[in-house]
Amino acid sequence: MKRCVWACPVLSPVHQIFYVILLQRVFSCAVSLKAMFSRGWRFGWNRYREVDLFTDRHESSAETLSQAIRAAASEDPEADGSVLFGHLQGTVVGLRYYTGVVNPGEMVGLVRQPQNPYDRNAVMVANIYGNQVGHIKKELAAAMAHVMDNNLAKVEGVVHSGTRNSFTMPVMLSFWGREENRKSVTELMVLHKVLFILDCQYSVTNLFWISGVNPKSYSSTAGQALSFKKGVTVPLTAEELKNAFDNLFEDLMESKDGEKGAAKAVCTPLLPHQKQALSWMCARENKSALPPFWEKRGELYYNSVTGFSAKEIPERLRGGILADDMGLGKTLTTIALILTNFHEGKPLPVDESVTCSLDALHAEAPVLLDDMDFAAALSGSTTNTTAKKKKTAKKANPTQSQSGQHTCIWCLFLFLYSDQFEQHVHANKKVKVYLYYGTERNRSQKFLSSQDVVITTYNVISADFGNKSPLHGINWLRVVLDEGHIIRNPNAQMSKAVLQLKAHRRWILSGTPIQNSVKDLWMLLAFLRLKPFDAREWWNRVIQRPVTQGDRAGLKNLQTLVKCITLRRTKSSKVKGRPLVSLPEKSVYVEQVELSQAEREEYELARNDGKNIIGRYVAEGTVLKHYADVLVILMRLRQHCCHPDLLTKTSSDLGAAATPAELRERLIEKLRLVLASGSDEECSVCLDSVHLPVITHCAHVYCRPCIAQVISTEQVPVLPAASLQFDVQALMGNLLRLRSEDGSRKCLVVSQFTRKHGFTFVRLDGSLTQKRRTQVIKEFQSAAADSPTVMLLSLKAGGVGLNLTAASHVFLMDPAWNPAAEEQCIDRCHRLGQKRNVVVTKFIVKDSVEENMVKIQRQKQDLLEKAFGSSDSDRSKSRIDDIRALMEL
DNA sequence: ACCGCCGGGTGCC
DNA sequence: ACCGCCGGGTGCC
Repeated sequence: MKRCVWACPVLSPVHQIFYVILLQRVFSCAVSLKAMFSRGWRFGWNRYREVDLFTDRHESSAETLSQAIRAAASEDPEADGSVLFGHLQGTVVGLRYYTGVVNPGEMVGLVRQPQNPYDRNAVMVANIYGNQVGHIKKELAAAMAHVMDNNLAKVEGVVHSGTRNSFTMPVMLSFWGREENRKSVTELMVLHKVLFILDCQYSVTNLFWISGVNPKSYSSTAGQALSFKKGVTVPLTAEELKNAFDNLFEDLMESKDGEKGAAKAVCTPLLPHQKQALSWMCARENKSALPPFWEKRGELYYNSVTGFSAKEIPERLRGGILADDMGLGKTLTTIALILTNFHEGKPLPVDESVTCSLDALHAEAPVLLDDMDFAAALSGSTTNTTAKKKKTAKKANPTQSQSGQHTCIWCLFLFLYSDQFEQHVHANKKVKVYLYYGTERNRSQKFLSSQDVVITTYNVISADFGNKSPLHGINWLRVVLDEGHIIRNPNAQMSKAVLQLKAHRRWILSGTPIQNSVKDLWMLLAFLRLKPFDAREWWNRVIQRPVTQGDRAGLKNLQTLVKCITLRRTKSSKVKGRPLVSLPEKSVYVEQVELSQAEREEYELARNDGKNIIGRYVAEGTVLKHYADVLVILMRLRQHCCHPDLLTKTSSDLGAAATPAELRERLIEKLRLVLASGSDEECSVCLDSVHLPVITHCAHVYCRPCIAQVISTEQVPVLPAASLQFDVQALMGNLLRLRSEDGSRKCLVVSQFTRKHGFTFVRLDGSLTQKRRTQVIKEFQSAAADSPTVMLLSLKAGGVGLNLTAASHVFLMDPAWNPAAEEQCIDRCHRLGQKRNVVVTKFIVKDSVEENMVKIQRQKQDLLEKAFGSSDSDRSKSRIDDIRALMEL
C-alpha cells in the first residue's frame, strides 16, 4: 500500500515555459489571484515566523485565505458538469505550524501555492473558514499541482480520521473534472506513482478499507461530500429534480413569526401578509438564531453540511431574501421595515425633532451586547472577541456613529421609490431620502451618512466602485437590493461592486430569485455573506454540483438553505384561508390578424423557401451550424408578419433623426447599458451570454464572432434590420375604440421593437437614461387630462421593477421567446394599486411563424430544463425542436 | 514522530 | 570500514 517515494522531478524546459504562460494568463485576467499570491506570502507559509497570538484571526489570515479560495474557485465556472475520476488517500503534513483545526468528517479545501519558496508544487490545505491546516505531502503535491494548474480536475478533500494528530493526518481526495480529461489525470497519477482508485473500479467497501474508516460510522453528512452515487443512493431523475426545483421557492410562507404592525410613521395600512413579512424581517434582523446548518453540540457549534465546528458562535445572518411575487408590496414592506426596525427593535426616529431624539437615544442607550455588535458593525469591525468589541465601541467617534446609524442604502433600478416614500410615509415625518444619482450627485460621505435612506442604482454603484466610491466607504445599517436577481451574474462589474458594500443587515428583494439555474442563487448567498457558501468552492461542492447531478442530500440541503432565509408568497397564496390580495380581474385575448391576399402570397413564398432550406439543415443535422441562417429566415418571416415594408428597409431605428455623431453616441450608451446590466443580454446567434459584444446600427447586440459569421455567410443586411411597425388596422382600431369608450383608459403597447406612430404616446425602452425613464413613468402614471394615454414599452425595459398601474390595457405586439418576460410586463400594471380590470390583447398573425411561437411558448412553460443547467446537447436539442415546430417540419 | 531520514561515531566475540 | 550498526538530532511546503 505504501507509495514509493520519489524525488521531486525537475521540470523540463518545456514545462517551465508552459508554466510561465499559464501564470501570465491567470494574472492578466484575475487581479484577485495576484492578490492571493502576495497575501498568501505574507499570511501563509511564512506566517509562523511572525505569528502574533493576539491577532484576531478573523481579520487577517482567515479572511485573506477565504478570499484566495474564492478567487481560485471562481476561475472555474463549470463545476456542476464535472464527473468523478477517482479517489486517493493523501497525507496532510505540517499540522503543527498552523492554527486551522478540522474535525472528523469535515471537508477541506485545497489551494495551490505556486509561489511557495520551498516547493512550487505546494498545495495548501485549509478548513471551511479558510484557516490553513497544513500542506499536502510533497510527492503527492507534485502530481496534484500538474492536475490543478492545467485545470484537468478539481480536487476536493475530506478528513475522516487523525484530526487530533500533531504532525500529519490522512485526507481522502476526490478528483472531479470534465470527462475528456479523465485519461490524462489517471495517467498523470500513474506517472507520479500515486495510488489512484479509479471511479469505475470503485466500491464503497474498498474505499472505506483504504481510508481506514468503518463504513457504519461513516455519517451521511460526510458521505455526501464525496457524493457517493453508486450503491448508496439512487440519484434523482430529471423529472424529480425539475419538480423539486419548481417547488424550491414555493411554500415558504413562514407564519410562525406572526404579524407586526408598522411604525406610526408609515401611513399606508399594511395588509395581513405584509405585516407577516415585516414581522419575519424584523425577526431576521433582531433574533440571534443560528444560520442554516449550524447547531450547538455541547460547547461547540457544529456545521452539519461541512462537518466544521468551532468554539465561537457563527456569525449571524441579519437579513435574507424577500421573494414575494410581483405586486405583493415588497417595497411597502421594506419601507415599513426601515421605519419600524431601526435599532433594538425601535422605530427610526423621524419626527420633526430628528436630531434631538437621536441624541437622547445616544445618551440613554445602555451598553448591551447588541449595541456592541451594532457599534462594531458601524465602525467596520467584524471582530468576535468581546474585548475588541468594547474597544471599538468606545473608539467610534460620536459624529461618525451618529451619522452612520440610520443610514440605509437601497439599490434600485428606478427612482420611482422616492415617490413611494412620499406616498407611504406621513408627511409630517421627515425621512431624509437622497437619490444618489446623476452627474451632480453629492459624493460626500459625510452628507450621505447623514441621510436616513440613500437610493441609488446598480449602475451608479458599479460606476463609483474603484473610483473612491463614497458608497463603499460607509458602513450601512442596511443594504437592500431591489430586483436582486439583477446581480445574479458574479462576473458583472456591478455584482462585484455590490458585494463590496459594507453593511450590518442585508436584504434581497426579488420576485424571481432564480431566473435560469441554481447558479443564480450563489450570488445572492454571497451578497448575504452566508458562510461558508459565499466562497464559491463550498457552494459548488455542497450544493451546486450535488444538486445538478441529482444528489438527494444535496437537494435537501439546498431546500433547507432556501427555506431558512427566504419568505415567498404568491398571488395565489392564502393567509388564514383568504387570498393575500384581491386584484382586479385580468383577461387575456388573442387577436388574430389576417394578412392581405398579396401579403399572404409573399409570406407563403418566403416561408416555403425558408422551409426548404431549414428542412435541409434538419435532414443534414446541421441546424446549429447554420443557426445564424435559420435565424435570418425566421426573422424575415416575422417581419413579413409585422409589415412587409420592413424587408426592404435597412434604416436604423435609433438614427432616424440623429446626426451620425449623435447616433454613435447613442449606440455607445446603449451598449454600455447592456453591458452594465449584467449577463442579461443573450446573443441571439449563439444563444449564450454576449462575448466580445458589438452593437449594430439597429441597436442589437451580438458577439462579434457570431455576427461576423452571419454577415460573411449572408452578405445582406440581416436580422431585425428595422423596428416593428404596428399593424395599423389591428392596433389602431383597438386604440381608437378604447378612446371612444373611455378617454381616461391608458394602454401599454409592448413590443420587442418600439416605433413611433401617429398617436399621443410616451415611450420607454432600454435606450432611455435613468432620469428620462423616471420622467416618462411619472408622466404616464399621472392622472392629468393631458397626460399620455399610450406607452410604448419594449419587452426588456418592461421587465425591471416598473409600476405602470395607470394602464389597464396591454397590447402585446409580438410574441416573445420568453413567456416569463411577457408575464412580467403584464404584471407591471396588474399589480397592487390597479383599480380597473386588466385586459391583455396578444396580436398574432394567423397561420404564421408567430402562431407557432405561441404554441412553443405553451410547451416551454412546462419545461424547466434550462433552470437546471442541462447539458449543452439538451439545450441544442430543444432549440432544434423549436425550430422544427416553427417551420412545421 | 511509538516514525523515517540524516550524518557522526564507531568497529571481533 | 570505499562497509553496517548504533543512537542522537531532527522534522511541511
